[in-house]
Amino acid sequence: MDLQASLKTAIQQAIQSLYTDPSAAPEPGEVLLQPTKKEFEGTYTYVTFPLTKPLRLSPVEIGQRLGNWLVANSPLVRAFNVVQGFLNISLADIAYIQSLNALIADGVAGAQQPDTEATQANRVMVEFSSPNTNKPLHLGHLRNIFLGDSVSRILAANGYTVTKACLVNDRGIHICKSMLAYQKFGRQPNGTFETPESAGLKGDHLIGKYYVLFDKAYKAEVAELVAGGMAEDEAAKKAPLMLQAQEMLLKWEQGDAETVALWEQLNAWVYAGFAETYRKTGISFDKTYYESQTYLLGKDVVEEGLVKGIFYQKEDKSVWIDLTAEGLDHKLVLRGDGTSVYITQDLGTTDLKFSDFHSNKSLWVVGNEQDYHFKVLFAIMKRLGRPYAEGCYHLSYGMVDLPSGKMKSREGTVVDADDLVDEVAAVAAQAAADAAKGKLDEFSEAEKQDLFRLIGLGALKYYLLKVDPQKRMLFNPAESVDVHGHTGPFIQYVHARIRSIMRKAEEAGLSTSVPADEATATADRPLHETEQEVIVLLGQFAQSVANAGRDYAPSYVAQYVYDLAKAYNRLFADVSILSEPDAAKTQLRLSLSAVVAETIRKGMGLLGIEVPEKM
RNA sequence: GCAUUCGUAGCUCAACUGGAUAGAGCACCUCACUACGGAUGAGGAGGUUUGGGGUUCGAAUCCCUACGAGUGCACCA
Repeated sequence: MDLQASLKTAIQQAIQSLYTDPSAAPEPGEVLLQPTKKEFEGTYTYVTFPLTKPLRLSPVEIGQRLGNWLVANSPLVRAFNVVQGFLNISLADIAYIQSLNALIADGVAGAQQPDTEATQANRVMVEFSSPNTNKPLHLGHLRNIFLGDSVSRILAANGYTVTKACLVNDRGIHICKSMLAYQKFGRQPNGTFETPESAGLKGDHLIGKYYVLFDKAYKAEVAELVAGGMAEDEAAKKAPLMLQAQEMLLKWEQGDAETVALWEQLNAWVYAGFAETYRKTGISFDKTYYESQTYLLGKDVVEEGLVKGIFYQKEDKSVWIDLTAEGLDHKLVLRGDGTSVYITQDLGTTDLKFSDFHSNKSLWVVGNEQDYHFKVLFAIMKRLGRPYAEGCYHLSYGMVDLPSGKMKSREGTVVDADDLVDEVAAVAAQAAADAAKGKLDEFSEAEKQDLFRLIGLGALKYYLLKVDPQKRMLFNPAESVDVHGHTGPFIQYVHARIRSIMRKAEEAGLSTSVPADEATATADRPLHETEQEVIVLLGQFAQSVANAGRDYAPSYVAQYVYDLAKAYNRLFADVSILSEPDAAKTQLRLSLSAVVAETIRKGMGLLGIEVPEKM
């Protein structure tokens, strides 16, 4: 049992001793502890105010009695003080040592090991990325992807079997636009059509180029029509390029061989481009759904809803659902001509996803502009009596803004994902040139490039993940690649620093993972304050991971790992490890350091960030 | 207009979900063991938590309200 849990049990027993009817006392799980504020003496604080009513005692009186009971009865508690309703508890060194030893015995810093049987029963699908195949990935996608990837890892660490899924938006009018532009403008002077090879572009960038070309040419057409006296909205509908794109969509839906062949060719290039971006950023998926294969689904769900009387039909045959009871509106679920709308597809794909993997939970990592859509989707699923409806969750996140304002693809202000990843690696290389001194001398050029990418990605991922997903965030290019302060590279650096000491210790024949001798916890050999602090933090890792899983919040883990790294750096400045004369202290600090390094590695791993041995 | 999310130091973000004198980083100013890895550590300055009410032992957090910002309110996806 970890330190906090043991202490809570002790406090609960103390509380029980104050009750005449012990069964009326709170459960150990209800005992809330908080870290003692710096300006007070103590490690943990228990707030006594809530007990004043049932016990009919003053907060101070309760604190005094609890404190006395704990000092008398719990070997964990060395001393206490009471300030108003706050009982500040000072732990005995033996408590820290036992806590550390428990972590060492666990193999590593206590993120719970998934129990296989439960894991099988806890299946969750996390859908993220969900790109369109008409343009390359950009900064907004990166926030989405890193979030989805990290949440997947965090859920896995909490005992879930996770399926990472991607739903590719590979069809529709916008895809036809880039296809049309390619057909019209893609022919080179030598008569052949442009390819990624001939253009020297990644496939997704090549297609993105044609999507932009379409938009330009289309706008020119609209302007011309308007100049000829047509109203703007009419011109937007009647521009030849738009009509041709619609015609192309119709052909695609009819399975026209030539159109389908073009579509397949262009999409194949885009997928190759995406694959490259995913590879560079360390992202993978277990399952990919293609909208071209799912967009017709959902009509039978609409039929089912009609039969059950959950949906209703208007005179024009369109199908609706009345969600006013849920505080939502009337929502169209099928057009009058029998064709699907966005939500029709999602009704179908949601069923499909659950039947494919028998998940009991499903997450959609999708931007907050679709909050309403998902409220409606989940409400419908509930009305339809889907048993999994309760397990549906929209992990909503805010937009990423630039210092210059919003990203607008039409205005060319989007930050391209590939460019960004290359750039952060370049900046990391520069930082290494400034700071790494001779540490990387024995690295080959390829190893260096890998390291710089690892650090650059560490900076970028950490920068995007440390912020609460719900909030829109500002992307400051200079800060995103910073290696100082509250950043990924700072944490990576602490890891490299510890590993360096570990190597030296091993060369000197010292072990780095033996439990500390409990006998060393004596009054004449007190633990240093920062040692206590680091041990307390280590004990909170598992809870932090659990909370992050509960709230789907990688930012908790990001904050935790930073706090740990920072506390360790303080320890490092305060005490000596290898040059400490007391061998028992050296041993304790080595073991402590090893657990810290491992916890940092694990924690960063949950963010999808690797940590280096040297940097 | 209706719905919804957000508003915390000059800037970017925290605050264990209602607890003490609201914490970090960046930027600015000091300082540090001849550096077990200085991509470091310590300190200073910086706040009426957008304004105003309310709930209670106690509010950045919950409720109401005003203001400001984002997003959604298509038979687009």
